[in-house]
Amino acid sequence: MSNTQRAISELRRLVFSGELPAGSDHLESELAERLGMSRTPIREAARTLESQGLLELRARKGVRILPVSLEDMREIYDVLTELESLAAERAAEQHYTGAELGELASAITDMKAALEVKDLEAWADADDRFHVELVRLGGNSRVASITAMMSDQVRRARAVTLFMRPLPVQSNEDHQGVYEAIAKADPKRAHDLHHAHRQRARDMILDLLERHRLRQL
Amino acid sequence: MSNTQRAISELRRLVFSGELPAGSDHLESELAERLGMSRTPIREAARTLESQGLLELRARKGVRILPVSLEDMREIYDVLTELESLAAERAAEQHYTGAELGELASAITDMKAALEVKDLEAWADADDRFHVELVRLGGNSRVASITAMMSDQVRRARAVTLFMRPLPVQSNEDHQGVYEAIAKADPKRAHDLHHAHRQRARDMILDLLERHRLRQL
DNA sequence: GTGAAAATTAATGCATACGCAAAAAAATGC
DNA sequence: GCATTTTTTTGCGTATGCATTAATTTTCAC
Repeated sequence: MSNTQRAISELRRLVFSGELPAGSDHLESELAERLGMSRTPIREAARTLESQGLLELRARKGVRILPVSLEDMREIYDVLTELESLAAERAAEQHYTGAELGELASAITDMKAALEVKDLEAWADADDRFHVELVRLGGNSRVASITAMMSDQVRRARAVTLFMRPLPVQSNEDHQGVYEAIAKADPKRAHDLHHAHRQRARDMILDLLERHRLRQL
Repeated sequence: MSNTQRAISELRRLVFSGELPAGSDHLESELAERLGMSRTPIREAARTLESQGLLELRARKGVRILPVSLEDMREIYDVLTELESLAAERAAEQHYTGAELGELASAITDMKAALEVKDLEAWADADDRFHVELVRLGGNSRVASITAMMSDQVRRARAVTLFMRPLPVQSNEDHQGVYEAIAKADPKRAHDLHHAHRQRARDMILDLLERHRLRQL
């Protein structure tokens, strides 16, 4: 694995874990030393992550970890809503067999189990798996990579809202409905159910952040 | 302007003009010499363009200009359909004044004029302006940059299909309808009209390419 | 003491050099 | 003549150094 690759995944990890907090600036040379390599692979990695919307390269100021504003969240959830709903619709058009929907079903099972023991981290992980698998089943690689990018951008926010929100009971019912619509090969229903699901989640989270005056993450 | 910036716009131009044809490979050192700079800014530019889906960096093979397959076109038009329809919907929610919709109206006027004198290049330019302005009015910067990226990826294909397709009379009517729905602040109608418009264009182009056995561009 | 101008510092942008791994070419054995 | 091994070549990945330029500090005039 190349140093540039390592720099990409390492920097991602540092951003997601909060070791490089939103809004902070870091010199290329600092990061290079921190990751034990020269500036070159750091610069290449930074350019990649910049185009993925995680950070920004500013001349003489180093790389800035991009904060996510309320407005950003609105934009991102809107994109996620549309593209994932498209994926659900397309998935339902494929007439997948039960076996092919196994991963989706297992993600739902895990969410239910996590919810019963109130393990929110485990629930969030399974929720992630559900959404990743859904867009995979949708069969559009561009939808998959765009939604992955958008999810990355709000990953920090989720860590905050996860413990502020009510137990995601409604979410679980939504997922079940989307799954059944896909299994029954009902594209319109799959689309509309997922659309409503994402819209609800969006409104709930934006409302939550607004009420807690968290305008930046 | 930095050499990296120049490399980005120059490489884009070379790709769009066909001077670097789809599927061709080019050594970093060749491109560096061609653009009169060292490999470093070429590599940085290539990484940026890679994340925009225009080319691919392959070890020891240089950069490969990515061809666009029929399947790619399907994916791209699907994404464009959903995100632009969202933009139309959101634009209609803003209650824009006539003045604020001026650029959109002017794009439509230009398309009509171009159509009457059968100037397809001028029509395509105005059509571009319409779609760019539409997503701008939608107010979601991520939708704007994603649709711009997707449009870039099919730009080569459009040059081919433009002169194969029937005169875009239907398209012009569609645009008019979307414009009116936005002016009348009817989000659902704006969404549905634009969705149908894009879907029609998609089916027409895919059909055209398939009948002409153009499976790669 | 204040403001402008000059000097200094510092970090990027880029050119360049080199090692290494992979591909191509050549040599060798059968 | 073909396959296999060895040699050579080639091009990328990365480190390094320097020039450029923006930011900062210092100096100096008023």
